[in-house]
Amino acid sequence: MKEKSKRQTDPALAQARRDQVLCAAADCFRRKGYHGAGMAEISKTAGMSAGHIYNFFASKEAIIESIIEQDMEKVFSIFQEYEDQPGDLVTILLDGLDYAVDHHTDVNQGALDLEMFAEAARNDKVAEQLRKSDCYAREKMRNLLLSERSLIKDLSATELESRIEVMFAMINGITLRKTLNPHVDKATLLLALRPAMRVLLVPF
Amino acid sequence: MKEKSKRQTDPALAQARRDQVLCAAADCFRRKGYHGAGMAEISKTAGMSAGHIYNFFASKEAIIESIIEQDMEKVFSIFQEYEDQPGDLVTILLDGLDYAVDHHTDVNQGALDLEMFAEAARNDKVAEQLRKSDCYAREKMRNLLLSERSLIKDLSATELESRIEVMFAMINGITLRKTLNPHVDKATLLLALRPAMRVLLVPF
Amino acid sequence: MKEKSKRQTDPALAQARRDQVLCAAADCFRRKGYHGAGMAEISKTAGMSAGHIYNFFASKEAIIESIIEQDMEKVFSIFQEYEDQPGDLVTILLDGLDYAVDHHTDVNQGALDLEMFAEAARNDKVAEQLRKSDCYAREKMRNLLLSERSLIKDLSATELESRIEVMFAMINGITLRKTLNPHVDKATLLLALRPAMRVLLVPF
Amino acid sequence: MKEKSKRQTDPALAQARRDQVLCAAADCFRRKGYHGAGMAEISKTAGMSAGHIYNFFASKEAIIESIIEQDMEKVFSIFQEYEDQPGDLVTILLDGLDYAVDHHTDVNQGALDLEMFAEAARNDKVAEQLRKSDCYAREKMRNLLLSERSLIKDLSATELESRIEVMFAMINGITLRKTLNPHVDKATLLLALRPAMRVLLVPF
DNA sequence: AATGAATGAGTCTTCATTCAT
DNA sequence: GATGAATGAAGACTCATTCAT
Repeated sequence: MKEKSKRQTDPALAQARRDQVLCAAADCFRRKGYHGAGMAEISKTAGMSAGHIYNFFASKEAIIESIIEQDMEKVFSIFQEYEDQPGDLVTILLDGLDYAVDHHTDVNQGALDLEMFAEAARNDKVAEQLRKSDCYAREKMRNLLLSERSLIKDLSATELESRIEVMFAMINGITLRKTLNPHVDKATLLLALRPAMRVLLVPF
Repeated sequence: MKEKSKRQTDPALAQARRDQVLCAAADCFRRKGYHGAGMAEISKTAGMSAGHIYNFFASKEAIIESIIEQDMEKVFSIFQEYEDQPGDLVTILLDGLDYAVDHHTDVNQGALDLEMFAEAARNDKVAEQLRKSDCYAREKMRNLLLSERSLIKDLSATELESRIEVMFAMINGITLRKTLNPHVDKATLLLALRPAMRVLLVPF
Repeated sequence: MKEKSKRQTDPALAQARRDQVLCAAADCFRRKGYHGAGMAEISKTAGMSAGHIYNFFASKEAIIESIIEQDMEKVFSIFQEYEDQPGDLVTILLDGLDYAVDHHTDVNQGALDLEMFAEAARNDKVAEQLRKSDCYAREKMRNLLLSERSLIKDLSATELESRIEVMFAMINGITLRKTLNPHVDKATLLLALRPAMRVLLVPF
Repeated sequence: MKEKSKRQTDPALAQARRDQVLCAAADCFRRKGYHGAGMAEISKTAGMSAGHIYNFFASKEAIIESIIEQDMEKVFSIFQEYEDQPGDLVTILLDGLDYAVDHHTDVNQGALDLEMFAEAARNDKVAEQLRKSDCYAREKMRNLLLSERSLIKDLSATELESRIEVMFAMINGITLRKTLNPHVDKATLLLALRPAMRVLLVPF
């Protein structure tokens, strides 16, 4: 038997604990906001003592930074998929909308995103992280739209930037829409979202 | 006899004081966020004692609610202008974009909006207010788009709703864009924003 | 009547409050030590809420610094008295021993001094303050011993420094003696202290 | 059969472990103070886990008590040396000053002593220990000064006590001097210390 | 009307100590 | 013996809110 549990210090366990905290914190932040959620509540949600959390994270701030980092990685992987996927770019991106709307209309994820944005407005480190992530995303998008298979690969830098900004504004805006109008559903959104997005992916 | 002074409870003065507080609070919230700004700072900015503020507002929460109410009224007046303005609707609305982008790229206003959104995620009363305001805005927009001078007045309710949601997403999304990419400027944004918006104002 | 109380903001009251805190803190530090005494206990002793103390002192550390400052001023005034007093220097200083022993055998004062010394070993700001005070005291002593009326005014700088150090060591050492042997009394101490001190005030 | 290992509870090893902890703790207390040094740091310095320390010491307090005990033993041995040494007592003791100043101007040792004194002010058990040690030291000194080879063997009990107190005050005071004036050096101190001490070892 | 002194509940964080392994 | 994960009771400090004046 290749059982090797009972190792005194199990690094996998530590990682699991860390994730527990991250999950619990995300959950609490969603419900109460970053400032509204106390370490006491987070620790209870995570199923461990408040003090123990500090074995994994230096501070409450470090927790939200870790959460943001996780999010960044998700964004990275999404763009990677776009790049790797063969076929017509317009189609790929418009199909991608489906997933994007799913993600941004997830009321839980949205609340967390909003929390991060609001925190960015007053916490420079968080702002920096978010901007780095966004910068990366814009760069990836730009590369995609400048590739051979793009219909707008000949656009001026400014025109391209503008389109990317508006595309991102639309996508991010959906998060706000879900907050302001929780009744709106994905299918309805896509009805107009797709044409609006398409117009940005082809020459005017 | 001494004139004018010592009149007890001058309602005009009271209103002026209230506005002072509202202004000061909005200013502080912009700079520090709702939780970051303390009553001490607000009172100093407002030029009155912390205790006195409680003669006008029941709590800190009541202050942000009042600020939101003010915002709502501004939104109302904007739609009123659209309604009253003669001429082609597409042109009116696209021209309106100019002002909207101005407003939403004002980094200070944006920070305040974000603060309100985040607060909505954890404060039901604030959420309710914001949603009511948004509901009203959507209704006004719907009426506008259903009026005789609209090119899409024959759209189905769902199609119309979808377009309104996406338009609003775009506009609100700009606030987030400004937070994530402070370098972006109004002119650049309008380059792609106008075509994307136009496509939503005419039949596909 | 020249009553002018009822002034809204009374600066004298504030000072009184500050002193209350200082007294209470000194008391608590004596009994429990700097780290052993909590703000809760200090505030209770001072007869005010813990939060209110922070209207007078930025931190717990600022409190002990203030206490040290008070002590420094007392030291200053003592040396001033020595300087101002006419007559034979040896007599003046030996008579001064009486007061010094009183002060240093006050078990309460001693405990506080010890607390400050210990804190100095780990808190640079406190150490700096204490050293500055000590440096001033040594300078004053040097001036006294170099004045015309001194019997050892012709000593070399090093010899003078040595004597001052030893005199101060004796005086400060009494604080420790009182801690280690609380039974020892002033009269007994003076029996040997005076001759030992005299030998340092005259040429060998 | 495997030799020597797995012997349960090797008392020599245990003692070595205990000493390790004592050394590490003394080191940490010197650098950070009793309250400033955490068990985590002590355990790391000692090269063992925090939990394991509790197999040797019931508490952090027990550690400092053990350290004090060690110190006491050192004091004992010093006095033993004085007793055993043949020759003139005044000479022996004045020569002993050399070592004493060395010890008390060791800035690290001094910090630890101060820490113990301060702790004594708030921890009765520590105070008791320190006093017991001091009492023993005074007794030894008294015996020395009452022995045949002493020049002051005919002094009254009170006079003798006084002299001992002042001698000890001087020696202990040096620790404080080093804290307040780190620049002072041994040679300079001895210049005045020796004559002051001598006067206490001979009839006035 | 207006002040600001005063409160105290609540915050994040630290750390001596315990215990399952 | 030995570990270090885990605890939880403090700790200093903040801040919205109240109230005597």
